[in-house]
Amino acid sequence: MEPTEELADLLSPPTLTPGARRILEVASDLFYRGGLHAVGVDTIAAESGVTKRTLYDRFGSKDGLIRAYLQLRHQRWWERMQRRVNQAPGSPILALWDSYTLDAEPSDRGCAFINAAGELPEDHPARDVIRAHKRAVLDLLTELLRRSRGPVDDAESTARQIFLLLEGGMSQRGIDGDDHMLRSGREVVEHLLDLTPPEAGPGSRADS
Amino acid sequence: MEPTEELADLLSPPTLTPGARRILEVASDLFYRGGLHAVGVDTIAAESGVTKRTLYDRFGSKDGLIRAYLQLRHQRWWERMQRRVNQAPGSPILALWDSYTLDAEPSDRGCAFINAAGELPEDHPARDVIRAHKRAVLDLLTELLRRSRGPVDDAESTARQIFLLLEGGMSQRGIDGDDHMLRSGREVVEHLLDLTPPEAGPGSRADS
DNA sequence: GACCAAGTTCACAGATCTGTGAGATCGGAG
DNA sequence: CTCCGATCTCACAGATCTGTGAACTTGGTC
Repeated sequence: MEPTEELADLLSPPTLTPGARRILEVASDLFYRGGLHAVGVDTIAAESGVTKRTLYDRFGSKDGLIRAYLQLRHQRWWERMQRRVNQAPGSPILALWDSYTLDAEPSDRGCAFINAAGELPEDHPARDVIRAHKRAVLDLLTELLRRSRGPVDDAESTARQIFLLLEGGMSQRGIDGDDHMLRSGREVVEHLLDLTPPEAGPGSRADS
Repeated sequence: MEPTEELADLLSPPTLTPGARRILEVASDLFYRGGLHAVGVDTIAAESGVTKRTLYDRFGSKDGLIRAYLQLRHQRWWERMQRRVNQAPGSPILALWDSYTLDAEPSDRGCAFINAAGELPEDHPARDVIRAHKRAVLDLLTELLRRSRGPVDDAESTARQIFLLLEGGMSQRGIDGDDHMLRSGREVVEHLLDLTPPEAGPGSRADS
């Protein structure tokens, strides 16, 4: 369930001083709403009642802060999503899906990771956080599918399909500012999960 | 086939002076590769062998240039894609899909419109270009589906599904820097087009 | 009381950003 | 010849950007 190795990477920096926490909190909000390049460190420092000096003492650079921002963002969302998936009365896949719509901010700018990827150069230190995040989601989807059906199946292929629908929906949410495409995607997934039933269906899907 | 009203919007500014053309050409390259905020007007002007004065005389502001950049980007891609779709020996849907992989730059930063949406505020003058572009793609998909099967069908729903897969694949390409997720999506679409055949059983599909 | 990490103060460096003002140049069209 | 659109020159305004240097304060801990 836990992405074993990668999560160490994705955790926010070890111990976070009170000031650093405030900075990160504010940065997280401003970066998400305004974009990475559009928000300056002066604004972040001022808004979090902290001097720029402290910001640089804690995070080293703006790029370091950006990295921490995405780590925090992942951590927060991942925990909430896990809770939903584990407590889901119905399909855990749909619970995961719904986490995207239920845990969204009112100021909806779509997926923070997609947006960040669009702004950051290829060699930016936060790129691996972005990739690890997406990877974790895809892996979890695969795992959930494997668990909910026969062990030998096209779980990976189906996981990729659902993943793509999800990413498409999120990217479109960032463009439209609303959910309607994401909702469309949910219907597809419902349909998909019906068409490929647990294993109760007609005979065992040993398949070719 | 043509998005009637919107295309007037999406066309690049009426007559483009030689200087303006060079500016737009350079800006298109730099914006796509470097991002919108990360590239300054000084760089664009210098790189296109033109003074900043000319840039502002032609495009009014950086935001105006950004808008023109996306318009050009749409125009270019749209024409190439249309050609592929019309000349496709097999499924026009797959031809559309392949346009995303075949007409990609070597420096692959994913979808210019998704990236732009992630960087621009809600009220930016280029936002409607982004939305119109995505809208045009979705509409074309719907139209192609309607044409290739019985007139009364779930063409809209299927179009949305393919659209989401496409957007997911493109957004992922911007993150991974490669095509493999987009290719995965293509397989899904192939499968999808088989499962929902023209209106007869197996056979009447010319197929790719 | 000494030590230490966290944070403050504040000035400053040096670059880069978007955008403008006013006048000169140059080629083509009437 | 004259007018005009396109472009160039070039200085400059004013803001904003990331990042740093050096010394001071404060609260807790051994």
